[in-house]
Amino acid sequence: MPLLLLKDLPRYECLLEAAREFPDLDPSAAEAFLHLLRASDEAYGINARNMAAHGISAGRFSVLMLLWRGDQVRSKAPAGTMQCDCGPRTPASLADACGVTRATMTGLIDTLERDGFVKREPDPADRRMMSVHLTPKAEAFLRDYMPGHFKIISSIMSALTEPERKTLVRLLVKVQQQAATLAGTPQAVPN
Amino acid sequence: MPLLLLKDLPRYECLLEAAREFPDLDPSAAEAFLHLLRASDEAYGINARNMAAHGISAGRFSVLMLLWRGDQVRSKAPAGTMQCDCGPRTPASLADACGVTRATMTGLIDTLERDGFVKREPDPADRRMMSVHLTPKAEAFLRDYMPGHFKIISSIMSALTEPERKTLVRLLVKVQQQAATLAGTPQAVPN
DNA sequence: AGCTTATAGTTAGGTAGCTAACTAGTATTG
DNA sequence: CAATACTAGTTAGCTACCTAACTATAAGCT
Repeated sequence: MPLLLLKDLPRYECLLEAAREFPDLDPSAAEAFLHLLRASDEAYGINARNMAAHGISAGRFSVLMLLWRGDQVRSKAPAGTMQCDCGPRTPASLADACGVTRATMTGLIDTLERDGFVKREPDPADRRMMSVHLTPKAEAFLRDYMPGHFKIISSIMSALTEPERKTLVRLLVKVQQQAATLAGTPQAVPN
Repeated sequence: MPLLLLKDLPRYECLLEAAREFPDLDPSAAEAFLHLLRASDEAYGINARNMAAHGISAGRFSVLMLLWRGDQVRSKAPAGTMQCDCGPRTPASLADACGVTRATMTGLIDTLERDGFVKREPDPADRRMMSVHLTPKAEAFLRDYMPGHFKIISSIMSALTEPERKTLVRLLVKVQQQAATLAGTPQAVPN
């Protein structure tokens, strides 16, 4: 939960007033921006508290999901068709998929390994590399955890009807793409 | 920038497929949720990088804004009408307004004071209390920083038309209120 | 008054991010 | 084939958040 946010957002009239002093302030843009961050923060917080109650964090959850997805793809693939890459396994590729640095991933894997969720194994081919694997404990945890996780997300989004969700996604994609462009990292079009 | 997010969001078909395994997974809810966090994260990131380039963080910015707003209210108030509270001044009230703990606020004020943006002064009436004040350096900084800040926000939100912004805000308010209800802290209706 | 309770601020110790720098191993190349 | 450059992972040190515990002060209650 990254609180850059004031607990009470400024009211729209205050934005209008402030815009008199700062011509660069676009009240409707600022309003939308603040509400975006506020809503996201609130939704994120619900989830983060649930994760914390189960002893994991967002970063740890991401790693577990990536490894799990890879395992599932692997177990479903027909025998003999395994030369595809089945999701990230090394710290560097996990870091890349999670959007964190390798250093951060080292820390995440450290605590995940300490808590018995993953195991590091050296790569026989390249002695610089490690391979990270889920333990049975982690698989059991995920199988137990995910239903509640999905219930929470559904419950947050129950505020919106199906068409409202589509509209929201459409608007959010626009904002995200514009932001990605500004960040100088034009992402592939999502969905 | 709180990266709980995978860099590539799962495509909608993957959500549909996963929903077969997990009946609690509502694909459109998950899609909206992920896009909300992703868009917010991207927008937040633009801003955070700009702040970092100016040597401040989101938390520090919040504190500066709160103190500044208080100062402005104070300087505009007609003489003799100053018994109102003019915004938070003590670490505890700043912490409350920012939505962080007092301990966190101590840390923020520590570094702000170290960098010459604020000064702590003991309260003469209650010797437990401190009063935090902006320095002229901070005021100069804010006057210089804010126009660029507003420009960035406008530029992110330039992806949306005026009516789209209103729609986005309306949907986000619904989500935020629902989340706040789930968090057990039903907030006052914003705006 | 004197004990208890509450409050303001800080401190200590934890997690999760970051950057920068280091080690060890692999690749490239003159 | 030796010097160089790159890569994988880790380490160290930073910020910002958290909770829990501590100190000092103030307030409330017999």
